[in-house]
Amino acid sequence: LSTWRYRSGVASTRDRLVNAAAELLDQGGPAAVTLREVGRLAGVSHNAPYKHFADKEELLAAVAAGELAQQQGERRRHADPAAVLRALLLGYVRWALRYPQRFKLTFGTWTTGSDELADAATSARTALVGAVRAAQDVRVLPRGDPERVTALVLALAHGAVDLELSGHLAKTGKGHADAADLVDDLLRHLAAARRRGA
Amino acid sequence: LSTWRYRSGVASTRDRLVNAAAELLDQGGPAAVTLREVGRLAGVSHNAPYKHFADKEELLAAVAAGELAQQQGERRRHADPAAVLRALLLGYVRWALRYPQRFKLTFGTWTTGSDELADAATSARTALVGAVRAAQDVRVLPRGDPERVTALVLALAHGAVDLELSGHLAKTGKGHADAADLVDDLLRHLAAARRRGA
DNA sequence: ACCTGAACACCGTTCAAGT
DNA sequence: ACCTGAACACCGTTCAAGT
Repeated sequence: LSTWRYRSGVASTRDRLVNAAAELLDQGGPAAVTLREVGRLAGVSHNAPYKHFADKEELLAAVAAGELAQQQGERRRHADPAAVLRALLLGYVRWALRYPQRFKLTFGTWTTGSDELADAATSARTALVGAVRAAQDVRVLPRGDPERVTALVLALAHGAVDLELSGHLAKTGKGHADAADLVDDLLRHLAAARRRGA
Repeated sequence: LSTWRYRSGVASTRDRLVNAAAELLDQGGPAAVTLREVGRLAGVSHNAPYKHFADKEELLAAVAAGELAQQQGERRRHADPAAVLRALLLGYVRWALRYPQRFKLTFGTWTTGSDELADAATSARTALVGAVRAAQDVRVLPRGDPERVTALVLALAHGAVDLELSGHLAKTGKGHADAADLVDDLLRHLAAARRRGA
């Protein structure tokens, strides 16, 4: 499990390398993640990473996969399907705003065909599809293919966070809305549209 | 005007540097934009850029500002406000999918306090706000602060494009929807919700 | 005012060698 | 199996100097 690396007292070199990379990423962005500094933080030489990862990109992919896997455990128990969906989306928003660098890394473009990363991504969305389907059943979301409606709400949460992080969301006046506000706006509009079918 | 640099036969060194940077960005991503290669493409030495830009980031900011300025001229004349809004959003999607690297650069996080870039960004959104207001007037969009509704539709278009570019949009099955599909889905849902107020 | 060429400190990656 | 240290080719940036 990915979270193991935070709990155990003895961490493997590989885990220490991944943790060091994530810390450097948080502190100084992608430019701060140099293999030399990663090695220093992990207590090994600057090219020890090459014994665990093919190259720097594969190390970063391991960081991203860990983030996706952790995202998974955030599920809660609500009686109300609408509240479940809202909690999932707002959890996504909160995570992205709190760890912007990990968010940008995780949802960036990957040339690495890492299976670990792809699997983590699809299984992360599966939970969201389930919540969308349940919300459709109680008619707080419009009809239609659940995967497609999931893509809609995920795209909005993702875009809202990205715009807020890059400062492209109006911060002033009464038009002000942060990413969490926009998620609520969308859910409200979708609930209002629910009975009209297409 | 920013597009001048494409039309004139005699281009200043500054313009040639910006064009060279944009071309390298398209071809090989941010990593391919080295000042040495930029200089070579522009026919100057590898540190001539420092006479026109404070550093590499300011050169990239000039590329981004040029993209935003060009985005501006895409306005069309439609009788139908809904068609105007849709054309603006789909134009944004088309541009982003065609020039993914410029899109990522332009909407990335800027530490540079470049006024040129900030002004271009706000004036680009002003056109969108106008289209949203017109669509609200003919009741194809819900009521509410136009800037906030603009943020909603922009966030969706932005997020849908970003997810499609990073391969996080389901490509298979009947749940398949690309970024343009999601824009249409949102506009349809918002039109259906129009009469319910909040 | 604009440009050049050498130089500096840094980086990712490779390789021979060690245990 | 895992790690080290030297080395290579590259990068952004600075600086003294040229016109």
